[in-house]
Amino acid sequence: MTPIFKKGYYFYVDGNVHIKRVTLREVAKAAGVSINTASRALNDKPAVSPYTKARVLEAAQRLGYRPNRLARALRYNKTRTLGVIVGDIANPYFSMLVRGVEQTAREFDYSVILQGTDEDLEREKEAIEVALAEQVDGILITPTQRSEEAIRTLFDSGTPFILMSRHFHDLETHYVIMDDQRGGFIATEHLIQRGHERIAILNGPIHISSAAERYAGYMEALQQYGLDVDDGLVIKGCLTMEDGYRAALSLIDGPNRPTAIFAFSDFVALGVFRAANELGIVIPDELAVVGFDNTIFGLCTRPPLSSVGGSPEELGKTAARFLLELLTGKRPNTVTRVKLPVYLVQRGST
Amino acid sequence: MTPIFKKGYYFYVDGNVHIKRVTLREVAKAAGVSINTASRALNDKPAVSPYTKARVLEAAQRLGYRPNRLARALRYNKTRTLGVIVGDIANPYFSMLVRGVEQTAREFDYSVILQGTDEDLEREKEAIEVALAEQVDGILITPTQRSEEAIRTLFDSGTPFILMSRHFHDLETHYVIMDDQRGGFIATEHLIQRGHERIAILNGPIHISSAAERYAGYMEALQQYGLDVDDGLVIKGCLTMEDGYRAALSLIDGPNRPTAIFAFSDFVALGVFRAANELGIVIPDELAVVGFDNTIFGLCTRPPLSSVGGSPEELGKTAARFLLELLTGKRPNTVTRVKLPVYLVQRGST
DNA sequence: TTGTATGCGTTATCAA
DNA sequence: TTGATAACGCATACAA
Repeated sequence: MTPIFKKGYYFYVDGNVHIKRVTLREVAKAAGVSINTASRALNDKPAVSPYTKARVLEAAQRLGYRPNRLARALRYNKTRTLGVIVGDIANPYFSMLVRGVEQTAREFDYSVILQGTDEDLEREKEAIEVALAEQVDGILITPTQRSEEAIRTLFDSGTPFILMSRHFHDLETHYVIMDDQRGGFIATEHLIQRGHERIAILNGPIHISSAAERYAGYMEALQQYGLDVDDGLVIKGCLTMEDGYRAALSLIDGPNRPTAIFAFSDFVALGVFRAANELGIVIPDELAVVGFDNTIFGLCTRPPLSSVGGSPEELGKTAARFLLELLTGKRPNTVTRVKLPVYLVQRGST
Repeated sequence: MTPIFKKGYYFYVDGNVHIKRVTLREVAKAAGVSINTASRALNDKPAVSPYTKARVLEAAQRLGYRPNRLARALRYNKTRTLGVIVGDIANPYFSMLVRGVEQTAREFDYSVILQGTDEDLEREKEAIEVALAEQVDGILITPTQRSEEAIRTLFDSGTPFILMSRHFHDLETHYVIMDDQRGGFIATEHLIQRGHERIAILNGPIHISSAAERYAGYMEALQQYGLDVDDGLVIKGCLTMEDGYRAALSLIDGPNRPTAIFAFSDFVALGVFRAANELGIVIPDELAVVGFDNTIFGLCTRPPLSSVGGSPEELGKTAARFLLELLTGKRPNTVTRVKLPVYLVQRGST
């Protein structure tokens, strides 16, 4: 072992930063008591005299003692940490979701380890492995759904988890999702009632349950109102603004232009606005647009964006609360399947 | 100790979920070797026969062994975890920043513990305490700057940290920021060159360095071009779209309306667009707008938003990389102060 | 009321 | 090549 030397701010050992931290042992020594007396004093346990307690607390304060959550976690076999795995951290939908999760976790005094998958199966598997290796107490995940494999691994690990926003039909797991089919239906119905007959859907990747179900709702509405289905108006795989932009460009330039677009998300809808702006298409006169998620971004387009709501932040909070209740035994351990209601918010874009 | 019982999916002990995890000891027993032979085999250490190694690996595979990062962290006094503390997780600027951080951390095989402060000092202090208690190896933070107190505590802890996007004048810390003064200058200069003389600034809270410096740049440009300063055109405290919306409403309705607005961020600028839309103000004819950060959201407004760039994702990546290099001794431990260049992207809004 | 001893899962030292 | 043992920081059963 090479000797410890100081170099600028930090201590380095073998070229690695070494942080000197105050331990319980040092506090105990400083207060002149045993290590466990110190432990009891700091944790408000009974059987410690006021005088001793005061001395310990003073010493802890003076030395800047901070309990090591790691050691505690190892002792309790509990980390008070949640693994959170989402598709894309920078996507407004997910960042609002994460915000809700983090807020609720904090209320329960839990930490959040965040990972993004970019909707890639390998990344998803890695993220799950990392979360499990970190010994998280529970996992909240929006599965890529490219395969059930990753989630089966997660299931087999025995670590409690809840799916967010998406679910599997043939896998019995906890989940919190939106009522996507209903959402697809009311968005499409609204467009039909506004007089549209050529309604395109810029859908997400169809292996994702929310996309599949919104598509089902879309089809349901078309059928119910006796409209023909045109496969040329069904676009799949849109997740980002860029995706929406490209898809809208090709639709508008295409042979049979739609008069209305139902977008997978407000984010995708923003891409539609961008395309319409560039091509000089007037919304809603020449093209009506409905988004999904009712995010605040829909308020700043011109005209403002009609959207199917549903607050992602609320979904995150709900999922986190359910998971934490599950972890603390406050929630009966039957399968929790929650479908949050959706509603249509009409604004200028339709 | 009440007995362990199964209830639905998980094991519960004393009403708490108990996850059964495979330990090294069990792998060793299954392979018929000692615990440290197993450890050496799994970690590709020398001095272990091929035959033994194969047996251990097989056992680990079969039992589904996953190394416990916690125990390893305790042993090494290193968690391979970064604490990331930002103002608002759902703010597009921060979510892109976090995306960059997470990506770089992953490349270094580090995890990220994310916390938001909502720009509140108490929350910031708590977040720092939590990160330190989690024994993170380093911290990336956008300080609220409501006081130096929190950062001083962080400094005293000895845990390496880098400020992102903001910095203190009288605190010598590592930081990675944008060239905010230059950004403020070129945004204002651009508006002046477009013929504007009544230029409002919807600035962030002035205790935040980026806001203070953009303001300095704004003033510098006004002075350089011989324009008068009107305090009524200087609005402070705008961070969200909602803030931008309200400020823009009051400015437009006010006694001496500006002909141009320089917004603290694209996010704030979106609020300006919302206000303009509602009031029927035509951008850029009646009101020119420049944002900051050059996010993709500026592409979907009508007209598209001119903005001062600077990629937040790149800033996050840079800060994370510097911190990780610092932690691994790959970077000399002198104070790292980085000012990322900015440039103006002109679009339809000016 | 206080202290001693043990274990959580892992890795490192050292002896066999 | 392998194994017994100690240590990381903390909490607790148990003894004093």
